Amino acid sequence: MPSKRVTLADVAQLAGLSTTAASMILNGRPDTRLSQAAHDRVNAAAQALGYRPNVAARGLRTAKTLTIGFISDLVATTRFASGLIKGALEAAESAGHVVLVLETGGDPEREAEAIAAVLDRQVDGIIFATMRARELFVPTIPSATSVVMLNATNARFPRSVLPDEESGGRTAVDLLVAAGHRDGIALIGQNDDVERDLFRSATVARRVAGIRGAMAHHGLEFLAEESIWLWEPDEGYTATSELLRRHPEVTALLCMNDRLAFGAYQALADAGLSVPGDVSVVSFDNDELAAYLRPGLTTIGLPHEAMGRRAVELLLSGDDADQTLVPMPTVSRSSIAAPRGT
Amino acid sequence: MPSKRVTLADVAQLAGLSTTAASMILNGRPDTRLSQAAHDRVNAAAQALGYRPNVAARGLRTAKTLTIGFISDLVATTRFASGLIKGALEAAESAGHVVLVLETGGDPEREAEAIAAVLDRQVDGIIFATMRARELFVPTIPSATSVVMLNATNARFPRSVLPDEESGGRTAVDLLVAAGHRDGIALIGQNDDVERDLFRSATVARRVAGIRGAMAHHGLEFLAEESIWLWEPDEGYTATSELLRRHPEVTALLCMNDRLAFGAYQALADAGLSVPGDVSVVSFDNDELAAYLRPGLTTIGLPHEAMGRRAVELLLSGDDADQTLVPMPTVSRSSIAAPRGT
DNA sequence: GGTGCTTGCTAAATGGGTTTAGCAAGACCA
DNA sequence: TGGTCTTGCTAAACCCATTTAGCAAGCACC
Repeated sequence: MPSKRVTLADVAQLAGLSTTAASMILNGRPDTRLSQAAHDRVNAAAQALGYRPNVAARGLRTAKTLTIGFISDLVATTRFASGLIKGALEAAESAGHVVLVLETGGDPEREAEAIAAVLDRQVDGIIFATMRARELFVPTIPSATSVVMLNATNARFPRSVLPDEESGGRTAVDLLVAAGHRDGIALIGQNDDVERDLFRSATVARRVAGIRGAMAHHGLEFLAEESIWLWEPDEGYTATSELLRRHPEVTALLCMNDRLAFGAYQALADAGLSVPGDVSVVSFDNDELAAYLRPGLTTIGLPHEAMGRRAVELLLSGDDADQTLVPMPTVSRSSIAAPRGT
Repeated sequence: MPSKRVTLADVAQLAGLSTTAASMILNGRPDTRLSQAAHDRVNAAAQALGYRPNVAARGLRTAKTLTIGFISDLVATTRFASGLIKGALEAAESAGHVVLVLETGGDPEREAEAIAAVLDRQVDGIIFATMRARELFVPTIPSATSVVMLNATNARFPRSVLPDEESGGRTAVDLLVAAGHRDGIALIGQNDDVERDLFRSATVARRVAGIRGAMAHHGLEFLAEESIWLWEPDEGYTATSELLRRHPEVTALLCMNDRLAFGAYQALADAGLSVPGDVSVVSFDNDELAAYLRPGLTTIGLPHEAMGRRAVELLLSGDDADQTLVPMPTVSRSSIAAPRGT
């Protein structure tokens, strides 16, 4: 086992040339006047020794480390983040980069420390990912360092990648309307009269805007709107049960996320109603859950991986497109049908 | 904005000392004979300038980068990995380290490339995580680099962290037996007569061993064993429906994972049976799913985060405990009760 | 024979730190 | 007075690459 790493000096020595020559040849510098023979000898030597440059050493000189810092508030807690990371990892890999992943839990102190930690390691750029768009406290970052906000925004860093919630919202409504639903649609999870929340923030606001825009465009109004603070199955169950009591004529449920829809499924089953025969359901996120439900839940997916990929591409490309909106895919399963009696 | 980073030379200059002195003082070298005054001046200068050492530069000399490579076959595809990563991130953070996360998709070529990539960056150690224990192809790694296998094993690297599946398996059986179940227990997902699989591998084999050991210990036999190749809800649904037809006297279901249990719930509901009134259910993994089900599913959890943490601790501690088994937590919800008529 | 231009290559500086070897001044000792 | 220690500090080498500046040889040309 070769316990010592092969260095450029080793390559140069084997090729009978200086490290300068070896460096220039291996980096393919164009204007050099080194002979073809020199090129051949160096390449052969590098090949023979299995030479790989020490990135840290190179970075010291070039200030390029082929490394990206990915700082997020939550990694595993939500299913959201891992998709972002996966996408980022893929894009980074195809660009020959590598990703330093840090988690801060949203704590400003840990955030500051995380930024310092990646800066200490000379990363080429930083991606800040959050679960909810918010003004992230970001300590002074050398202006040379490029930054992309992922599923987040920040006044100082205009480059950001977000899901195209508005058209996602429109699509959900369009799906129901196309199936023939008009006056029997209920919204589960949102009621503008009641809610003014910061927590759900920018992206959810856009989702709602898309939904309302599409309803208005079709000249429709919701049969009912159930405000729900916490978008979890239990809450979806309760709200839907309540809704069914008050509005048995409902024909379709537009749920703000899949977990609410899961609760709605249970409430519908308890009420002896079938999906989609009696009631159609559509929701958002494309949680793992959505595929497990019977019948499969049609949902407007959050394009996590695509967003992660896009963020890295943006970071490395260096062009400064302000906001990138990534389209939300429609995942069609079997939870939408024409309303009864049509 | 200070566009240039503060270097050790800056600190030394401000303190009126050499970089040597500054370095020694900031690193708290014990045997040095520098005066108290010198210590004070350097510390004050470092503080005033907000000095942080360049890790890459330091690593060049010391071969320590405070960075760990985390190479896994799958990051986002399974819910498994993100817990491992989160745990690893936490433990790394408290040890002042940072984690380079790479994904290989299980492709040997990408694996080799990933290893090279982290080695190029002089990581202090590497954690290999896989979803299924297997012999991982690992190209020559400098013997100095320490390696820990996470949820995996490898002949060349004895240090590994695994869930304690065997006692987890025992616990699941004990839970049912303690509730009073004896002859009405069915196993969903596994049948030794039928299965000899490599894919599910070592850890699942241990889970099964624990289950069978506990059954034998209590002098019991399964009412039935449903072999299932793919542990997904649909398959669980089918197998359970089938089981109910053949063995209506079943009192408890021991499912190999939560997704199977989810399918079983649906089959039980379709058959008009209630959980846990008519049939008790227990399973493994503590999927996010398990909390959403009604009633909540009692399950033996996979201790992802603890495993990730343990792997990092092992890596950094340097002691060579062979295999670390991390206990699987019992997550008690409401799916187990005494059998009917007791 | 001197000047200038290529061609082919290398010495040395650089990046930011750590570490080894050793210097200078004062104290102690005989 | 000279030798040895101790104290307090620094010069310089080193880690591994990149990059700048420039050398030496060969050739052309007047």
